[in-house]
Amino acid sequence: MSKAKQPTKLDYAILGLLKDRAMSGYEIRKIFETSAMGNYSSSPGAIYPALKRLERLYLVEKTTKATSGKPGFTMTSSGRESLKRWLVEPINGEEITRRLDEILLRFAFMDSLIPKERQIIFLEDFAHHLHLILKEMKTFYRIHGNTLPLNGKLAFENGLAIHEAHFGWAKKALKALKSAI
Amino acid sequence: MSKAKQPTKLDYAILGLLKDRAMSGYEIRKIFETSAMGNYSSSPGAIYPALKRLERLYLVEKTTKATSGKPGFTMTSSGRESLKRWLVEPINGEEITRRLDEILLRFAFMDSLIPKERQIIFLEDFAHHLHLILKEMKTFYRIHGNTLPLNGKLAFENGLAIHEAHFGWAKKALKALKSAI
DNA sequence: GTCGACATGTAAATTGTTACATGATTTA
DNA sequence: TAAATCATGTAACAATTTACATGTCGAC
Repeated sequence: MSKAKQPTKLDYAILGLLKDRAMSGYEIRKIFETSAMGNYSSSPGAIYPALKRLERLYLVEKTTKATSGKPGFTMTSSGRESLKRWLVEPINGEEITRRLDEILLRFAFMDSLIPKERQIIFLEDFAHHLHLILKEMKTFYRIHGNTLPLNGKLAFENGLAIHEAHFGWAKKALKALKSAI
Repeated sequence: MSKAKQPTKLDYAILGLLKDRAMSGYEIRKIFETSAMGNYSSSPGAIYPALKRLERLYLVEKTTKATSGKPGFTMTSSGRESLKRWLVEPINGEEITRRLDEILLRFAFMDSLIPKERQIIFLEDFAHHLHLILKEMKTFYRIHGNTLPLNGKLAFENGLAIHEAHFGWAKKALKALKSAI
């Protein structure tokens, strides 16, 4: 009886990278190292064990020199399904306050995998949650803003500005998506 | 020969909470749970061991009912020094792309501990790094923007918008700090 | 022929997650 | 008095960091 474990966030991030083409462990590491791509680790001690996990779950396969040009990892069809399920998982408020970057990564990976209509629902949901959070934050700010020490107040204003920026982006992205259908 | 370990980020976040008043482990947990405060864990399995670490490093002390009203943890003077050193650690570009929230947390904790002049240097440094990153991103966008798939392009635009928002905030915060000297 | 980048991996120690256990105190 | 919240902790497990080991390949 093997326990059917869930892939980790890092596992999904790797899976997302493999959605279009095969990649070697080293190539994956370099991408995590150079591009922002969330805050996932690029250390060999994280990537190589993660690839082993994904192999054990039959979500990726190692391709040898024989099968294709260079050896590397490919996503299996069950890997693709698993990734798609992760991509469309409903957004909750907690995820927005704590793991905003994960939401953006999910959106970035959606393009060829999730129908545009579904992507629009995702973004609308994102915008909706942001709207609620912004309302709460503004109420808090109106009531307690002036009792905070200067740095606390400024840090809070930063939070407000960032959430506003996300909200503005979401509206713009929705327009772009809708006109691309 | 005991190894002189460094406190973890979570340790510093806890230390920062204790800068003004004593708090119990439970109280600390609730703050991490409810306020955004970076993305630090509020689980008992993280907080209580962290407090033990901080005690072992002589950075916090447990106060009993006898010494003060309620039992809880206080920062020692060596804890205060350690916190201050962390607060003013130089910012590097890597920290901005990967741990922006930590920079904001450091700024929020600075108020009563770090002289305003030093805080201004910190923010100017922050703005400077953001400026460089924004320049790079815009160059990349000009050259490669149209070759990206739609979602990739939009996700990149999100990154641009967020960094712009931070930059704008930093300039505003600088003004507020300067006029508060 | 050496230096740096490519490429993959492992081991130990540390940290954090999940789930449980325990008991006090408050509130409906 | 039952339920919820306060309050502290531990144990098993999972994951990551840090540091090391090893070997290839191209450039200079």
